[in-house]
Amino acid sequence: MSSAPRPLRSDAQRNRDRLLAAARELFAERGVDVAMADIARHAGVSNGTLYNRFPTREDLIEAVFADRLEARAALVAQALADDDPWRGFVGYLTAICEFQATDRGFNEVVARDLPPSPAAQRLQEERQAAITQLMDRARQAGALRHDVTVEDLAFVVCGISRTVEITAGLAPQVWRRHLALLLDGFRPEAAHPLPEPPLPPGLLHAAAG
Amino acid sequence: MSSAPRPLRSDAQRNRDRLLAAARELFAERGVDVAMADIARHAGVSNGTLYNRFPTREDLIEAVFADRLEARAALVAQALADDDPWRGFVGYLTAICEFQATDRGFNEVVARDLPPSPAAQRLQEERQAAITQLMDRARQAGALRHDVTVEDLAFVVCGISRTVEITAGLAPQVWRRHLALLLDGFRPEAAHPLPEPPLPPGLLHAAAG
DNA sequence: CAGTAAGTTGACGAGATCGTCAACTTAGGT
DNA sequence: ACCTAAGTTGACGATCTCGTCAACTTACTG
Repeated sequence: MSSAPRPLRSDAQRNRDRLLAAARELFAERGVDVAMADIARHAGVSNGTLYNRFPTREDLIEAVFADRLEARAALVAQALADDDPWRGFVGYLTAICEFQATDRGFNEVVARDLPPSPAAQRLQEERQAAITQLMDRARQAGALRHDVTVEDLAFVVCGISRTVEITAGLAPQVWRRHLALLLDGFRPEAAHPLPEPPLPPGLLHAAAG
Repeated sequence: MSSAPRPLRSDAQRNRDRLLAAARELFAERGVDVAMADIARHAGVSNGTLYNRFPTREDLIEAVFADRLEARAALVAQALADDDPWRGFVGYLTAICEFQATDRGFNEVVARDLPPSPAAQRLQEERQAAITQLMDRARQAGALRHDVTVEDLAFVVCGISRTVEITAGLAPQVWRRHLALLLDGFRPEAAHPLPEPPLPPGLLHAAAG
């Protein structure tokens, strides 16, 4: 049933690694729209080899950010390990935003919110479940307002995304202020009725927490 | 001192109007990166005429959105006319966000935050002064937390900008929920110390409220 | 009604980026 | 040692968009 993924020849593997490293670097620095030729050149490899390993730009993007997306799962676990529910919640969101703030490509990827690969799909759902748990815990501790859902975390990701984009070169840390303001809006003391229902589950993908 | 702006020939004026109308429409629909040729075609005019009237894309963008930017000034006045300071404040921000939500091009323009034209510069400063007044009033009424500044409104514009961008096709009204959450963070009941100083004045242009 | 400056046209060249391909090279097994 | 399939190369054609220009047309003035 499963395809037999015969291992790459040693030089091919080396080139693949170089391409990934080059892409990671250029994506982080200049965003995911850099010219493919630049990536190949930066990897010390020809144009054709790049297309040979990664037929489309999306293949390359997916390969580059796979580990980053996995890392997010680890972050939730770490947040759940925190004694203080609110601190855990805030810590998780801060960590995610730090990813966005330090990697332009990653910021663009979560902002674009493309449908996830079937592989990432499951990981995604697991993470969402864990986040729900994280939020429930904070809610029960009286630290989180009752009318927000996991889907509302997309607003955090979206909002910080743009702020980082604009202020990255001028005031690289102000996004923390934006985040703090937004988080104060998640507290029960501030809760006023919300005008719209939350986003239906599954409408957003990468951006959803 | 002032250059003598001799009036355009009648047909030239007509073509100019058509170009502006076409650009307004296509910008709103597809964003400010539409092909110049598309705009010309949509206006029923040749490529050369377009470049004749508007040598650069920026010239065209500026001409198209000049009135929109003026309209924002009117909005502040309207907000100040409201008896309830908080309602006025919220109404103003909501109105601005509605601009962004209904016009993709406008949303992109405020998000790009290019340095304003010298003409818009003064208008900008006047508006900022009026907004400061609007915020002071709300603060004195005990409706707005004390540690936020005009510059913090950029977070509203930025945040909603991205949310609108992503959700426009799926849930065109959810940005109101995002805005409501963010605004609850502006209330004094929720106020917790902010981690970063506000943006220095003048760093951001269009996005700053 | 005619002359002229203002305006319009659409084809064109420059420049960028993409993805492909036929020829060439090399790793790794026998 | 040698053969073959896997891998690499870099030039190339296709596509797209921009901004220009020389030739043509037209509105307005006297």
